[in-house]
Amino acid sequence: MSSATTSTVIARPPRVPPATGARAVASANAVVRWGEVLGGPPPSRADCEALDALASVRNVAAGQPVFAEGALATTLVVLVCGDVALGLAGPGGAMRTERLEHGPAWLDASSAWLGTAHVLDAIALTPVRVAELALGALQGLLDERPALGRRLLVSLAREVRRLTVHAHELMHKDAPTRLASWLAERCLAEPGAPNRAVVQLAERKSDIASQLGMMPETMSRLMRTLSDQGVIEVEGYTVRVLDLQALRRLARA
Amino acid sequence: MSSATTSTVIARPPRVPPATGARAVASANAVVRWGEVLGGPPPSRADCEALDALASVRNVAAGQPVFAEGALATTLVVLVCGDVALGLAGPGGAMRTERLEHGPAWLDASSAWLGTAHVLDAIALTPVRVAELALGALQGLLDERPALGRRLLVSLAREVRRLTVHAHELMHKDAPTRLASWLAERCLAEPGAPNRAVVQLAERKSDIASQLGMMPETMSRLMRTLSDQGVIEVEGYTVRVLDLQALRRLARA
DNA sequence: CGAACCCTTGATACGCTTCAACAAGAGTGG
DNA sequence: CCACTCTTGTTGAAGCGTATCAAGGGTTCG
Repeated sequence: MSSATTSTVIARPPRVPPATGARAVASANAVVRWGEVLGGPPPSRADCEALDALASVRNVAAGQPVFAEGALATTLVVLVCGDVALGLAGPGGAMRTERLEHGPAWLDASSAWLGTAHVLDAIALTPVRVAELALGALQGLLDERPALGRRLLVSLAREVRRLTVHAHELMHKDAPTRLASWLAERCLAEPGAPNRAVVQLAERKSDIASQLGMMPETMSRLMRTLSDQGVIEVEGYTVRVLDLQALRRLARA
Repeated sequence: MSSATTSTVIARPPRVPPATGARAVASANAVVRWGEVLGGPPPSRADCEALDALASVRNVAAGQPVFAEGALATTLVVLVCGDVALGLAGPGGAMRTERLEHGPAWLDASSAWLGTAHVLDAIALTPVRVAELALGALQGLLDERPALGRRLLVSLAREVRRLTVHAHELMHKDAPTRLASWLAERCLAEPGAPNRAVVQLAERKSDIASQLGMMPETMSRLMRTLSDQGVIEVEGYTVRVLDLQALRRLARA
């Protein structure tokens, strides 16, 4: 219903928070890191080579679509490197981000199995490298290598759990709770101080708000409230958690 | 965090709308109908027998939990017959239904693959028969029968798509739109009248509201609004759609 | 410098929940 | 059979939470 445009530029790509440094190195690396895509224990070298043989790799410029909602999915899509926003593009070219993937990760591992169209639009935020696995060839590979099929099952199971929790939070948690939960989820524990932590925001705050199902204004106010309460301290894209216990308590309710 | 109670009765099971008739027959049938669980084309007879050999079947009385949030999942859980509510049980024994399965269907096909706990509580609404597939044995079976693994992949892919759409609607659609979308989704087309349809509610309205992420009062008001507009006509658990086109329009926005 | 982008803050509107009361139907026991 | 209870659905009034609209400041980039 919205896949009319072919491959036009979606205006200039949005500004992105400063990279964490390690990512520039990753971008230079051309091979697909299947271990990180599949998750769990590192796959065997033979499996990786078999997948590499199947994968058809292409580059997408920043601001360009990787795939569009409504387009028939014939391949499993992997993001090799770069950042991609998944969501539904409105008529004005505006994108409401529902998920943001970066580094090696699945972009759509499910639509192809159903033989249906993609449910979301995917737009590159940075220059991006994408690998695609044709469904037919992949099925043949899975017959030879059952271990790979199991890895794929686990990947989808992870996705199901993520989405189940997400849907639950959207239904039954209010905006402050969702934000606290989101922050608590990506706290990096500090060795010396068990009640403190740091969260580096790798995306624009408005994108985070979009993923949490709230307006950027609302999120800004909630961040202000949290820092007024002394729970966090915000400085640009760095959030210092001053009272991790309190944050977890807010995330629970 | 909430799996303290062992297997206590959750008070009396809630009242359920009148069955559609065909279901009583289904309950008498003891075998697992794998075709309906897996979806798509009917699986081979050999596959079905292999699954039956693996399945450990048990009965659960109405009102009793099938599994609990927080309990380690070691098996894939299939609902053979009966109705089960999936959601999160509050401290007061009250259940906020997030999904309601009936007839042959998966209850949880993902948690076991992750080796983690169930994310939701499952409580039988009617007398229920459940089949469980131990993960270890199933993996052995999948090595022998790759076709089964593919069927499982497709099942999980279907679940991913369902949840993706659901999360999208919760984020970006308001309550009237979600209700219209829900109704339009389960319209049975009437042969003679292309713009009319009938929806038989198989669940309590409050359960439908819960699945749509709104309060029962809100849903009641919205149903009233729709019938005031002449879009639908409500009589108990029967909803007659008088203007299918209008309903679809309301569901889109 | 101006332009574009992003975040923030304030004022206001509105959707939905909450609380409370009531009607209708189903099951129960005298 | 009727009185009684329990459950569900409906309706009303009030309040909270979040979206919306509008404006301003900080930063980056051409």
